[in-house]
Amino acid sequence: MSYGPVLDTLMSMKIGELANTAGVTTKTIRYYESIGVLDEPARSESGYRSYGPAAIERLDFVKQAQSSGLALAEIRSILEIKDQGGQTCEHTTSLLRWHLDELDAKIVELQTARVELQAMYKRAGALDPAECTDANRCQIITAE
Amino acid sequence: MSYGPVLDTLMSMKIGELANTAGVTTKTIRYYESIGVLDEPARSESGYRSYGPAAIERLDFVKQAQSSGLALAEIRSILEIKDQGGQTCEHTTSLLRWHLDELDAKIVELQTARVELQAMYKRAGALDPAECTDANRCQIITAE
DNA sequence: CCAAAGACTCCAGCCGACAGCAATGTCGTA
DNA sequence: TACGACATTGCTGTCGGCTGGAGTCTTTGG
Repeated sequence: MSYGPVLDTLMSMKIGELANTAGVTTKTIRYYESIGVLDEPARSESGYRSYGPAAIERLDFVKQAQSSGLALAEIRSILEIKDQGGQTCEHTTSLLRWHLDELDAKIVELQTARVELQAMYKRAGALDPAECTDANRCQIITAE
Repeated sequence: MSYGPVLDTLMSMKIGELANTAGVTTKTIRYYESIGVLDEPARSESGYRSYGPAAIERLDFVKQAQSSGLALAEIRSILEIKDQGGQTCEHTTSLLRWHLDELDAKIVELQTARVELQAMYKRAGALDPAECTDANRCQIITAE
């Protein structure tokens, strides 16, 4: 992972450069660090965070996992296993299985809601506005 | 809507009874009132909220609309039109149309995430744990 | 007649993933 | 050497839909 002292220095980035490269904000990076998704980086003499190329990969990983619907806490728990050199992927797979089930449940939920909503919408198109009188029940939403 | 003074008194409820009947908490009722989803009810001499049967229907309506995925702010805007005796359902239909589109977008998003996640999961089953070495990339999530 | 239950108001906190702002320090360039 | 751009920490605010608690008053039952 190391490229030697010279290259390490050459390739080290401050937080802004990392942010630009990875396509996030510096706020995000500090936030990730605060919740343990990113490790605390080395610091320059003046206290600036100093990142190597690995940080870009790590952020890419986080973004990809996030876009797959994983929460930051879940991502962190995966990375913790990795960082401890965990030999098995059991944790990750069970996490994925669990999340897959969660996702399926949510999709079903939304599809059910969609059916409801679609029914409302169709009723709305067929309704006579003059019948829209009850202050507490909306004919569109509440079927007769 | 009125049942006469006697029945009105007989059928009036305090907040706890309404909450039990409608299957929500008193906290929720006060919250709904605070954000304008429920009107401010009449008060007893001692300042207790006093509800008629219409409040139950209103809460049922809110629950049903909610279960269809409408946010409280949207529900409120529908009810506002109703309360003002709005003659058209245009607002409601456009709201529904908009929400339907939102819902569709979300479903697509989740399904896309599901495909990603499913791919990860399959990779996880096929992987040799011994290859799980890179501290920053998880082979399960990041395809080679 | 007194205690418990329930009602009142108002303020705080929670979850998630940041964004915004303040006050201060440091670096690169002209 | 001065200026602006960037860095630091720390605190608050956002959205949605509530929930919890403190402190006080009213109603109800034994």
